[in-house]
Amino acid sequence: MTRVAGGRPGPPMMSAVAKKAKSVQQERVIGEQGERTRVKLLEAARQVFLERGYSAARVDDITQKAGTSHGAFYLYFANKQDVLEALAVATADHMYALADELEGIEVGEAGYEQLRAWVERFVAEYERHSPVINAWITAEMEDSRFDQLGREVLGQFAGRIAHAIARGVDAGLRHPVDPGTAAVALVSMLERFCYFWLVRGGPFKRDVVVDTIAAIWYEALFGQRKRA
Amino acid sequence: MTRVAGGRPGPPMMSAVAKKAKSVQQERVIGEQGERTRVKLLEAARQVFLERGYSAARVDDITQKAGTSHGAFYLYFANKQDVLEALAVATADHMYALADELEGIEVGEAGYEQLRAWVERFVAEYERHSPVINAWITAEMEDSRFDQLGREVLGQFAGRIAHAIARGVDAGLRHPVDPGTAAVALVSMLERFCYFWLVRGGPFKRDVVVDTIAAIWYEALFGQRKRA
Amino acid sequence: MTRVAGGRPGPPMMSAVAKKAKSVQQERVIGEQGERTRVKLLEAARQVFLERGYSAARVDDITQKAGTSHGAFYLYFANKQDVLEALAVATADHMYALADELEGIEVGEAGYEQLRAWVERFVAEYERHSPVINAWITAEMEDSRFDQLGREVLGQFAGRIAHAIARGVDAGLRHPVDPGTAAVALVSMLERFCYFWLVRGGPFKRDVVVDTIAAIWYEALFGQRKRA
Amino acid sequence: MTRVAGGRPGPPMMSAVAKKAKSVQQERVIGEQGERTRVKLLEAARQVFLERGYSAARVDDITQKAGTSHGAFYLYFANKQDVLEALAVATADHMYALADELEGIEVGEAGYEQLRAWVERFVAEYERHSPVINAWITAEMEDSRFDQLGREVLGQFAGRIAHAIARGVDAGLRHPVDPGTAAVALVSMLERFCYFWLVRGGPFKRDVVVDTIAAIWYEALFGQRKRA
DNA sequence: CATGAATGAGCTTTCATTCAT
DNA sequence: AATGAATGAAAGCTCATTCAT
Repeated sequence: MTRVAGGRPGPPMMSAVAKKAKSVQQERVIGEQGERTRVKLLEAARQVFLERGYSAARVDDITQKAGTSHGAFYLYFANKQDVLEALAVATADHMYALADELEGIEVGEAGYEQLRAWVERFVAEYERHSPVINAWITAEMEDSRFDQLGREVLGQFAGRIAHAIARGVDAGLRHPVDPGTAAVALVSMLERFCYFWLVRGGPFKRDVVVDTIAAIWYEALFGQRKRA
Repeated sequence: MTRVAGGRPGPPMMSAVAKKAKSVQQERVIGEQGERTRVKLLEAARQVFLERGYSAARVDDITQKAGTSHGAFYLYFANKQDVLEALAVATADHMYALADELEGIEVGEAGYEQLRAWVERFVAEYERHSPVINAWITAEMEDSRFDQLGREVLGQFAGRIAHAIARGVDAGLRHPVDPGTAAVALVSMLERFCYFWLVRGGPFKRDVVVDTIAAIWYEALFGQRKRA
Repeated sequence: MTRVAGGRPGPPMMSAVAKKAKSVQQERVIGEQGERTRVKLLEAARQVFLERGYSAARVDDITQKAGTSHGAFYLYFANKQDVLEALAVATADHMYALADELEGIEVGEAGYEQLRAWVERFVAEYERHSPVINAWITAEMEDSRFDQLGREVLGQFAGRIAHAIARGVDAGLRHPVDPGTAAVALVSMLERFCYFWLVRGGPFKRDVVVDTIAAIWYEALFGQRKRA
Repeated sequence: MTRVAGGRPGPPMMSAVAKKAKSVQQERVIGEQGERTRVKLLEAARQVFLERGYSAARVDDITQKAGTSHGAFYLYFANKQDVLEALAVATADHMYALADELEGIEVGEAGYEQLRAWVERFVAEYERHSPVINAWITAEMEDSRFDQLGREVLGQFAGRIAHAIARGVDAGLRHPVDPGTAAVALVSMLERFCYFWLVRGGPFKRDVVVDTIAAIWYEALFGQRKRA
């Protein structure tokens, strides 16, 4: 299962919006030192979004944490949204890769183990990217470009899962499950649980979490259910 | 199933925080006209939170929508957080009531129908309260008092569900499921799905949603599974 | 000769642009006290534009001179351009009135005296409005809405004058004069001379100025000249 | 009529102000490549002043148009005023030369043709130098050194013209004209007309313009008029 | 009770200028 | 000579909150 089949659907790396935002300060060429500063700022932004949330984050918090001057920020980003977009696009790419790995999970004990491993991977990724994901979700409400990106990612996940569900056994089922709907529900569960757990700090044990979620997913994917 | 068993756990109706916020402006006695204005402001706030999100909402947006003067706002609320708290507390009460109704759901086709009906109720409540819920979630990140309230509500839900799961059949199970964890996972799913669907506007049909979610819940509550 | 025939050509009092700029802070209703503050700000702006020039003028200079807070400015104007526009529109109206008075000047000694009186009036108006006129001219370069307004005013003047020239004797002329071109040239002269004199502070005596300019205008309007 | 009689009046080629500005960066010796870069920057500045006006022009615009690095600018100029001064001084020299050519224009048809030719030359020069002239006029308001230079140039022009007027016929005059005042008025007309026409883009035909202005000048210089 | 004017802190963004390489 | 990264001082603008009427 390579990343060939999936990957980011729409446009390439840098969105049109960010490009336009940049056009005020004309297109700068970034050298080596510049790149280092840019990365420092990105990391700082990630941190600050985690600590204060997206809307409460001030550009000053970011530059301070990055140890640069205030002005430096605007050398590399048009504004707060722009940093977030850079982070979000990178995160989205990880998510697409993750979604691709869902393909090919099968019924049976081996399938369960695959699923379990996948959930584990998701949790790990979520943990790394949670500041971005949450900033992103917050921003979705205020900025339509993030909304779009969010829909793309969700769609990508849901598509893969729905596919898996549809392939599931469909004889002697007990209750009706719609693949598309169930797919979004499962992703919702995963995302939100990780949020309550890893961001908000719920009292859960990693193993138990992974097993429980994998089990619920497994049932939804391959469990006995009524014909819709 | 009355509200006796459950209900708001900790402190009584009006939280300490709100009291304090109020005490800045010395305890005003609100007459009949005043009460009407207060309600107009609350409704307006709910609307504005829906349209612009909590952080982007300005006091001015609220008073404008309410048709009052800017100053009037501060006659009834200490600040934006204070309005949200008033709304959130009301919403929380509905949620507690909802959680109570979960008690007593049983295995079998009748149980499935009960569950289905409950999910339907949840969806309806979410629809009514989504502006508040989302504002609340946003605010949790920036204000610990909402964090606390959120934990209480989530705990209340999860407790009920965990209880139901624990009573479920526990012979011949296939995969391990931890009641406490599963409970939070299921609530997460419900909340988040409703968000993507009702707030963000996903393309789902109400019947299908309710059936699908009820089915997943049913499996998680009563499905065949291994001892944890 | 009343103002009926002339007056502002295009749209009424407040331009579409200013309206749009205002729409952020939603349409406020201004009471009596507000109106007073607004006027204080307008007067202060006029002063500051005179002292520092339009581009160098900061909003803070204006509020300081007006004795208000920084924020008050934005209660009444969207930005610096907006104040200038308010001033410019008022000035433009005076200019239209002035242009109207040009109509009906005739050949002969009486006509010369009319012309002389008119120039005197123009000088007086220029003196009163010079801060605005100069800010306006500066702004034309950076903002097309002022460019438009400027063209309207210039056109209005030039039209009246060209009309007068065209009616002038056209027999036995010495040199070719195109009415439209000459009109703009004469207005240019008047405007610019007043600038060098009243704004820059040239060493001229009022009587002499008025006589000299009136004489040049008179020659251009009614002087002997060749058929074009 | 050589440039001997006229030429720049006061101090020699490089003004005291520019010297001082330069002395911040210790007197650098500029080689051949350096000279080329300096010229590129000057040309670029001229362009940018034309396109955006003086106050809105940023150093970055200039270096970008010149194709140099941002830092290079400060190798050759102390700041924006400094570039403008370099351009303005060069322009002023052209203007002095132009003023010199006014000397010796006589009454009669031949004189008119001389005048016409001179106006044509003025227009051509204005066209070439308009970016500088306008930047200069803008800067006069904010920087007294340009004010001084401006007075010098205007004085030079006006002096020549006043001289010519004074020599004009002074018998049987119709209206009073003061030579000094008229001179400034005529220059004002010329400058401002060219501005409205060539910078702002008025709808005039070159031939007509030259004829009309020459005619008005001619009348003012040699026309019938009353003793002052 | 209600109003709307006034305030000023807080953030954002821009750009001239300096400096290390 | 040239480069482009970094800096920080201005401005600009917004909005929660207070106050006089």
